[in-house]
Amino acid sequence: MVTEAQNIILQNIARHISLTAAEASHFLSLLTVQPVAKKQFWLKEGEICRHSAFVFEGCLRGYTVDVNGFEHILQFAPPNWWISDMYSLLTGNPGQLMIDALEPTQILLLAKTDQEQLYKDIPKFERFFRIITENSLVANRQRVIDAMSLSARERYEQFCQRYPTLINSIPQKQIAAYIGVTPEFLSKLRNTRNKTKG
Amino acid sequence: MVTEAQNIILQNIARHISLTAAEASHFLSLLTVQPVAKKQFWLKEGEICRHSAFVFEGCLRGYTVDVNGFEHILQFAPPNWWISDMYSLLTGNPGQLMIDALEPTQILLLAKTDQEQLYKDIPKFERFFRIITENSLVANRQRVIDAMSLSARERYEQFCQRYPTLINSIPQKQIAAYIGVTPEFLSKLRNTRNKTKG
DNA sequence: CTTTTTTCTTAATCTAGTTTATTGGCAGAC
DNA sequence: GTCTGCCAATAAACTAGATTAAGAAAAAAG
Repeated sequence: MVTEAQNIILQNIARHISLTAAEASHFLSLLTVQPVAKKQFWLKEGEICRHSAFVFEGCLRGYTVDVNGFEHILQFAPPNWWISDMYSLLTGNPGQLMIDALEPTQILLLAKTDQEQLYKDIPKFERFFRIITENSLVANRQRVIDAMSLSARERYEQFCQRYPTLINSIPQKQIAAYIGVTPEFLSKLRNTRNKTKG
Repeated sequence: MVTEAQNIILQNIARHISLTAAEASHFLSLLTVQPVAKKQFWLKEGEICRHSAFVFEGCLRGYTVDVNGFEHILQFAPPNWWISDMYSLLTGNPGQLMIDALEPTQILLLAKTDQEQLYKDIPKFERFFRIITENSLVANRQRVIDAMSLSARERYEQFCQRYPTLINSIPQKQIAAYIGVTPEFLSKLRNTRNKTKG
């Protein structure tokens, strides 16, 4: 029997590769479900990341904390998104990423060791993860460009266009920590939206 | 007969996968050499990127130009680096990246269509490009983190540590355009290096 | 419903980094 | 030679966004 969560991840994968019933079944057998309560951490700075996580309910956030204690959000992971500390996952070194839940969340875990074996057993997965990594890279490059060439107001407008569903479902301070301004300044931006003199 | 350029790219690939002689030979047959003169463009904003480029001599730079005409450098590509406008390459849409040569440069080109066929003929290449894309993603994420959490001086120091060979071989204005400050401010930074009063 | 905590807003002051302009050095072109 | 373009350095005026502080509003907890 296939659960709702399993259905969601199979559809996610079907966007790039097609699996036989046996392959799908084998893949599902490698996954474990894990709930993450609101504000609870899935990963902390200094820990070694040994899994890729697929969110099928709720929302996670990945962020770093700088020397002054300020949080900088790298990624939101609403349903259908993969998240991990890829640096730590690849190198086996302690990572600097904190990952916690903005709301009650459910994830599916794939261990790195199982993922590597999966590449050997079903090479199609090599393709799948290549493609989602490529997409992720494109998005990240765009973010570097935006950070360097757009003003705070423009970055906020970009965010609104790109993540329309998140705008009303997460606190503004989280958006501020994503676009790289203080919550105070974001508030000012929102209340002077293109204030043309008059 | 195998040229010097072909040797360099085969070694680059051997860092992640091993090829048989026949596979290596087939792969090499897909590549074409192209010289890029100093200041000459390999790719311009608005063009569609149809190749991945591997630099084996010289140095390329990939950058965007914002609405005010300022350049923002995303990537330097010294020998042994791959470069392309991945957004354009993946989607087939016109890209926003400009890629030109900082010095006389030689590259090997792999057409997108050949690359896709290569994935089918020799699945190991799926693995190779997955791995270098992963590494590239990790580096790009670190750059987002640095842009958000470090001061201009710290970003400059990071750059010095990370690209020690580039510091004395490229103009300072290029470094400024990479770390995201004006050349004037970079000059000020360099001449007040940790000026502890005294 | 009341209390506590978190989130949002407003406003005054402050600063890292920009803008604009001027200088001198140096390399290649004529 | 000297003319021209490019690069680095310096300085003063300027601005986007941070900091600080305080109160209002909303959400969560009890």
